[in-house]
Amino acid sequence: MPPKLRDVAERAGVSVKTVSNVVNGYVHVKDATRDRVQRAIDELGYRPNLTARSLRSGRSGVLALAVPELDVPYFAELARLVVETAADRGYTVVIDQTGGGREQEMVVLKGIRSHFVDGVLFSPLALSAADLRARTDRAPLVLLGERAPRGPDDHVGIDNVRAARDATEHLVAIGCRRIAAIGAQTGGPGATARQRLSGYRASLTEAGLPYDPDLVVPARSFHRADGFAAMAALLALPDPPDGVFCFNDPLALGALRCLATRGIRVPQDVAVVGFDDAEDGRYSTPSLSTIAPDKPTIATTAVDFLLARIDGTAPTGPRRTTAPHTLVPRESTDR
Amino acid sequence: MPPKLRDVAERAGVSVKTVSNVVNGYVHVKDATRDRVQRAIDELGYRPNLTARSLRSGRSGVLALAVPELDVPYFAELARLVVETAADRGYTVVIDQTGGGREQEMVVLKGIRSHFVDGVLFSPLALSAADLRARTDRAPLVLLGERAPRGPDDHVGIDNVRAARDATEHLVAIGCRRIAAIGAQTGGPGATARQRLSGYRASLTEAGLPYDPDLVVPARSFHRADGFAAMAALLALPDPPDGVFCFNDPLALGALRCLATRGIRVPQDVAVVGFDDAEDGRYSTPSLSTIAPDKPTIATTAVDFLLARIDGTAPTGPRRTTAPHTLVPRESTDR
DNA sequence: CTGAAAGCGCTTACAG
DNA sequence: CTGAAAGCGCTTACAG
Repeated sequence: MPPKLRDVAERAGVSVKTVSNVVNGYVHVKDATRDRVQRAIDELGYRPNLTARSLRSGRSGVLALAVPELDVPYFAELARLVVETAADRGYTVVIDQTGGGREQEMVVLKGIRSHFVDGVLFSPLALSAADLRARTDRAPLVLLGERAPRGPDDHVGIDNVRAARDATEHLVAIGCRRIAAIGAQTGGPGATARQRLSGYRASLTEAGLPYDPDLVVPARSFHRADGFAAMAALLALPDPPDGVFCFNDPLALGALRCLATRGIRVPQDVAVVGFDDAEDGRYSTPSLSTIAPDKPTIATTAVDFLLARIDGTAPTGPRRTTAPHTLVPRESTDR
Repeated sequence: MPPKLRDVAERAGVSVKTVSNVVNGYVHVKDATRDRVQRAIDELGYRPNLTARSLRSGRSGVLALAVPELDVPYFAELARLVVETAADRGYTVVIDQTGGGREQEMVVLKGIRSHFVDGVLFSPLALSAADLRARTDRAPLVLLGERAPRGPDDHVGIDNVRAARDATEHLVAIGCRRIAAIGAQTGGPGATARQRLSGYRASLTEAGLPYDPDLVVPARSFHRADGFAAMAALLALPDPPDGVFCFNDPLALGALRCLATRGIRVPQDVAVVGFDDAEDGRYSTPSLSTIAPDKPTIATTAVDFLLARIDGTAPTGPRRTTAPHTLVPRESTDR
């Protein structure tokens, strides 16, 4: 049996309350008492039982982070940053992989684990605004990624429409005239993809370029294999594109690979822009131009929003932050 | 206040014990009683308080996975597989990032959170065998990755020496005669790097090739940037290599990028092999030959070892498994 | 098959 | 500044 508060109290000759005060850094303890208690703690190797503390105090010191997939670079980086930020604030993070499906995401929303965590950071892919509004679980929640219009929850994201315009405008600026988009998701929610698509269209309009539905290729998921397949479909067109905007970096890296296998030169024949600024794209050949969301800001803001909800120091209404993004031009559009 | 067992019991007109029996799927409950209880649960929206359950039962249903970094592809994939496997078995996973430093790893070893998790899956980078043996925390532990010779703990890994030989032999087989190694870590523990280095040397000896210390480049960490820098150093040699074995895929992708920027052809001028079979290497240009550890087997075995320890169904002594690996030849050695 | 009661290890008013 | 006691919401022998 590991030692408990009571054992420490007996050894130090004080009450459990005093030990508890020492353990929790309560200030009004005489130095002599504190020393005596601390010595007993050290001698016994006492460590507080976090479960009991949590049951009694109603706080676990654990946050949940729910993301679609850990091995999509963007989510892996986000997870790292969230875990680091939370650790700075004295919190542990439980990671939940939803797979991006609605069913799994509803499980998160219903708070199956909410008795156990103090709050939830959630990056949903398939949920609708109605799903979010219908939530009954009362654990504090902060949404990442998609913009939930008029949703009831705190939210941290970027301006996807603006970012997609920036990416497309960049292709226009270097002389592309037939610009394709890879990653559209029309059926279902997929707010992110929809916003990026609408930014793409806005940019075409602005540039006086026609919108050609043939150049918009949907993707089931956002992996390299999907980007490869989409690029292959575009190349099979009678009039293939001279520029491609991919809705994330893995799609773009898959597209690059497809172009390489066909012997098509990037950026001379086809220019490519991705989205997310994954480390991969900095070392690919050619290196990948991309939209870089400010991930540290996203992670820090989200964690701090959540902790403020948990502490009750947050304002009543939902808080929303749009983190900045930047276009990072690299070789894949260098012409 | 969320409803508790007692509220459900009152509503259903039974004792809390009976509700508990229903909630926990205990079989000897009359169907009529079960239905009545279930209805009360549904009406109240009752969900068990996991913290209380855990305090009472001594089980939390939570496993910890401690890895150096989530955004190293190998660990991200491993994390995904571990989380999936654990979920299958009814467990949640807390992820701990150690950064790979000894201090942080000692924190894991000391079990700061062990009151809170049922067991720990740990992939250490900096710990020595002595550190491991000195551990006093009694939470079940399964080690991943390094081989801890005669350690007291369960362990799941691959044969790093053999795998490194396979990689190097492959380079020999395609005609390389000056083969470099990137990723050596001489000072400190770094068992993995040491094993891969020793496999590399064994293979050279076997092939009758001289060992040239100039061709062995250390790497502080195992990221693309390190691979890039190491390759640059190799190219500055008076007699640069014609083949490179990198101790992981990010190192190899960094090396590829360096070669591309110098206009050196891969595999014609320099052939490159990596290690881990990250998805990145399947879509790089050229695609990356690599050693593919059987990651699903590693994750499944590790989780099952741990659960057996937790259940007490494991044998007394340490269990060790060496998961298979395969060499995957791709364009970077296709000549 | 079901009930009454103790207790997991803490924290927190309440006293003093 | 410190102590005695209640209670967080469960599970689990112990009875019946």
